[in-house]
Amino acid sequence: MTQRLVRRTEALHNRRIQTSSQDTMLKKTMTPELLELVAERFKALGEPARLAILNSLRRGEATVSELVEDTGMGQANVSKHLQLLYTLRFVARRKEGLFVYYSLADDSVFQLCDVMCGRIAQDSRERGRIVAGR
Amino acid sequence: MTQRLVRRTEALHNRRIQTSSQDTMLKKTMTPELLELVAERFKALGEPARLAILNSLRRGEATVSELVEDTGMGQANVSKHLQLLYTLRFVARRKEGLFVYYSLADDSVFQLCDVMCGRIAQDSRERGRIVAGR
DNA sequence: TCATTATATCACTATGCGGTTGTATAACAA
DNA sequence: TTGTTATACAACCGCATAGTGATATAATGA
Repeated sequence: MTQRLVRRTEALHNRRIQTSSQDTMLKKTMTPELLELVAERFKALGEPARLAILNSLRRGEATVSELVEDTGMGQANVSKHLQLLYTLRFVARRKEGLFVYYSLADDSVFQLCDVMCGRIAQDSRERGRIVAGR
Repeated sequence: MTQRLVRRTEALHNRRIQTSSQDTMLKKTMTPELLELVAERFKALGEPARLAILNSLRRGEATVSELVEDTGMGQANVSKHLQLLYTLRFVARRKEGLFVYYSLADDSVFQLCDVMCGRIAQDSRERGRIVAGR
């Protein structure tokens, strides 16, 4: 087990770059409970249907019906997804008469998607390089 | 449908804060295909077992056996998770004799976890406030 | 050659969950 | 009151996948 730390130190002295961010991370403790909470939230975003709803909400707040129309999904389905997104505070809601207006709770979702999109772009670039042979 | 944009404009003139980040986001197009790619990656992180592996790799590169020991999971299970993480380029690997050394491909995972942890902290703060009655 | 060790893969089970249908609830209108 | 509409919820089905045990592959040493 200490073997790993030895290898890591060696790596630091070699060419492989270890970012300073990773070093700060090294200090943080990730308990199994926290991992569970984090995973729960990633899982919520790991579903195209829910990303589609969040994406639709970028245009502003919307009723369930509007989201049903936007996404082409069934009403019960959209409603269920919204419950989960609301429970995890990805969206906020207000009721007005018969309608319930949903909106994005904050923009952290897009910080997350930005990072992911960056990864995807980077991947395709690297794979393109491989295909190109250099 | 234009109703939503009207409501959004009204919201901008009211108290609800719309971040500038969200406005820039408004321009980006999220095709269903891209949503699928993003969701696939979020889904990969939406599993405590895989987060545990990534978390373990923060201490430096490790062999499969070491990760099995670290996480307490079965060998076949760890190996399978590593395949997925490697396919999506969350981890890198190099082979040396009988051993395969896995390491973090980059630190974007922790950017992502940071945002999520921030959300969790914020949530518990807000819920605490509610419990505290103010 | 054969044995051993580390990793990957296959086959299987069980569980979780996305989607759908039908229904309940709530708010409003007549 | 009754009817209508928007949303939430319950029950169900089917599929994806996490985990496990057995086996295959590959590298090393005797």
